[in-house]
Amino acid sequence: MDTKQEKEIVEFWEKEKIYKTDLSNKNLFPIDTPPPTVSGAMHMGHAFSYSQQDFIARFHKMKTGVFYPFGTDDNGLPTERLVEKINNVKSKNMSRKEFIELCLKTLKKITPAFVQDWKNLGMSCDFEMSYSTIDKNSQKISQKSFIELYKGGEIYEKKVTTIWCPECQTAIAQAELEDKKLSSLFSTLKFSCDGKDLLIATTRPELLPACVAVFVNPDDKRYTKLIGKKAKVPFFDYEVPIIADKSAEMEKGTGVLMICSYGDRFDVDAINRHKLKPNVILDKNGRLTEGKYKGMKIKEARKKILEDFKNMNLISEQKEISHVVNVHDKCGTEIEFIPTEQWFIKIIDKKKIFIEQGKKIKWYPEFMHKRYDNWVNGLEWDWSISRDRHFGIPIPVWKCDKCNELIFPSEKDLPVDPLEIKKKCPKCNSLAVPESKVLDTWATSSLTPQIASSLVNDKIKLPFSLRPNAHDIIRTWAFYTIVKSYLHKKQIPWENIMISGIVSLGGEKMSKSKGNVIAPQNIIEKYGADALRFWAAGSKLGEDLDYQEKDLVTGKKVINKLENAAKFVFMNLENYRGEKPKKLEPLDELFLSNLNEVVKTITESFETYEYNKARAEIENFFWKYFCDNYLEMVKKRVYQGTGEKKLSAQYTLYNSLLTILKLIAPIMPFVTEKIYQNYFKKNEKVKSIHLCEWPEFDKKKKFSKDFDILIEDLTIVRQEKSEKKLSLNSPIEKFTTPNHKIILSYLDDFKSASGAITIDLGKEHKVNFPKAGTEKVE
RNA sequence: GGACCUGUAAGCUAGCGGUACAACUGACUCGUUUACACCGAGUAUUCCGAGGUUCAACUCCUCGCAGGUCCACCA
Repeated sequence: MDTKQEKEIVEFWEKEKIYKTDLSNKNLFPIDTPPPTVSGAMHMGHAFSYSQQDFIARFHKMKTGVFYPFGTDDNGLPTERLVEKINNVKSKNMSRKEFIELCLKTLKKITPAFVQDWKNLGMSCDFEMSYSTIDKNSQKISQKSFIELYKGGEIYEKKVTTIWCPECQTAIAQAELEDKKLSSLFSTLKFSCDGKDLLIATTRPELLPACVAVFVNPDDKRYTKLIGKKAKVPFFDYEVPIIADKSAEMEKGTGVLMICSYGDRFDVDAINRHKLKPNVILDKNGRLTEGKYKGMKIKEARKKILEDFKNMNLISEQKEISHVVNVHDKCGTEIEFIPTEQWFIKIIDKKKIFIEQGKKIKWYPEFMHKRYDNWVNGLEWDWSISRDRHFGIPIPVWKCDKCNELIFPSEKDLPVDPLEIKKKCPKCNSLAVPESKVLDTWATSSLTPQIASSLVNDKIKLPFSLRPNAHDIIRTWAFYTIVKSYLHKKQIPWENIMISGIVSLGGEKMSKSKGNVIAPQNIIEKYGADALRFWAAGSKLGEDLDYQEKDLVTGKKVINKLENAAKFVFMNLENYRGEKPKKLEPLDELFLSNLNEVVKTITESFETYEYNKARAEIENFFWKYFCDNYLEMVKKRVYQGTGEKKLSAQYTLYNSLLTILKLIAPIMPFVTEKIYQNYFKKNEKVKSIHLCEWPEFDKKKKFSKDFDILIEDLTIVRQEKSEKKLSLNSPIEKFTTPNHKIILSYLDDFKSASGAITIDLGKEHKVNFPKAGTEKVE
């Protein structure tokens, strides 16, 4: 099995439409596949988590059938940047419509190569059933969602002070924030009160002209006398009130806190709480709008003002501190707080409901549910869904300046770009102003179940059976999807959610920014996708896995063993055409009953998302039971045997190998397909192993532990031989065992594998070699 | 600071209230059979620490130590 063969199999699947959705099947298991962002290529984390979801998908495909589409997320900043780069354009210089058209065109060109990685990994999605979050259909669904929610009173527009990214020049959501450790200058400035110095420490001196108040802790004896008085802002020369507020921590800085509009989120709260009048001095580009430093960018102004203060001796102390600031996760820029008009979806009033909705979903693993609860409980703001970006799905609304009327397009006209269409106000007939903002990308990707079901004319309804979700986007993708599903349909979007862990390298998360990434494409090239998938099945769902290249060897060995076992089996099945003997030999019966138990265990494991258990179980059964012991015991019977006894072995070999292949097919789709095509297809009618039905557990079959006893005794024989440094096929004169009675039931096969001539009953195991037996036997 | 997760052989991971047959990789010692040296057999080493519950704890509880993830902290 090599990479070339894997690629041929991918082509075979595609050509034969093995993964085509069968809509006539009423029991489909619908999966809300995560759409990866088209930028760069598939990384190890993808390979890991998509493999894991594919194990489950393939299992359900064989069991009942799946609805398993594939999408790409092309609606955010990464796509915008990529398209700009590829076409060497600036979106700002184009109309939004033009740019989106260019995106669609570019994506059409680059998406196939991008998606190929997922195909090469062996994903069993129906790739003909695919969407992009920026395509016309997604735009339509997203805009429709906006209109519906607005009309239902769940969306409002408001001028509020929100998180603003001066680099991307857009409002962003709480969920898009990231922490970044920075070192800053912590300067103690000389304010004054009653002619005396009042020292205040800050890292943001450029906001001094926006200072609206000074807080001291009411319990802080140093400053109680000052409460109610005015503090004079140095250099800018104006006065602000000194207010008692518990939020001022006595130990921090000088214990005096300056409140600016707006230095951080805390300032926003403080100003609202004390009904202070803000004086905003930052514009949307992050430049100062007033005074001596007008037009300067924040950092530039900060530097300049500190220089000036130094010269005027207004700084009493200065030190470097290391502190953590919020940055925009897309660009790493420190965020600001600026009052702007934005659209919001009401979520704060429904926190309890969302917790309830979360409880209705089964979380795998269970503890991930707590992360969801944690996030919902910690929410402080409504979901800001508008972005002041050029690229994205337009907010479908026009506003009449005169009568404040909002005008929405009718559903049949969707998708629309308001900037491209002139609308008149139905009340006053004056020209309405088109909304220029676009929707947050999550406002669209939170609709993936609806987008997916639209691909089949809504024949697949919510809730879906499964959402595979990365752990770090529980707070965004999972949460927002639950929100939208509730707001639109008052229901949960899916019954189950499975959450994968992360891939680490030497204990650290593999990530581009840390530079410790390993390309899965190279691993597939070297070891094959099956080996990579086998590796990904090696840890529990939700657990992190430390990557080591040598672990790929394990999977590679299993692939090899499977191929060799198949080769051996079919070497002895030359004239076998699937016939069943009248009566099975006891050993064959016994082995099949053991296999039946394995079918049960593995089925249950996949049903509960414990693919790792399934992997361990099937690997162990195949290797230890089938290869090392069953094959060893029946070898001579198929080589030299005749008639019914031989036929019984052939029947058992054929059927147990086929069952084993099916059980391992969800994890290793390539090698199982190859073996199936090479050996089984001519007898079985089904054209791919992945279209075969999942093996059924037969309740009537009696399970017996005898096989374990046979293994136990064989092991003792082997141990003895090993200790005596004899070859494993050397004969034994007499084997004494307490399991005498059981062995007798399978006598010939046991003798064949052990080399024993007679079997005796005895309290303890004993192996008697022929007289010359201490020597090596010719 | 809060929430959650993790701590098992040299390494990566399972597992379970009743001796870890621990599995796999690696090491070492043997063997090699009409599928397989990407093979077979064997050997060695072990449940982070301290308490508690229990007849019995690697497993449950508490505390501690260490690592991780997400959130908060941003004067």
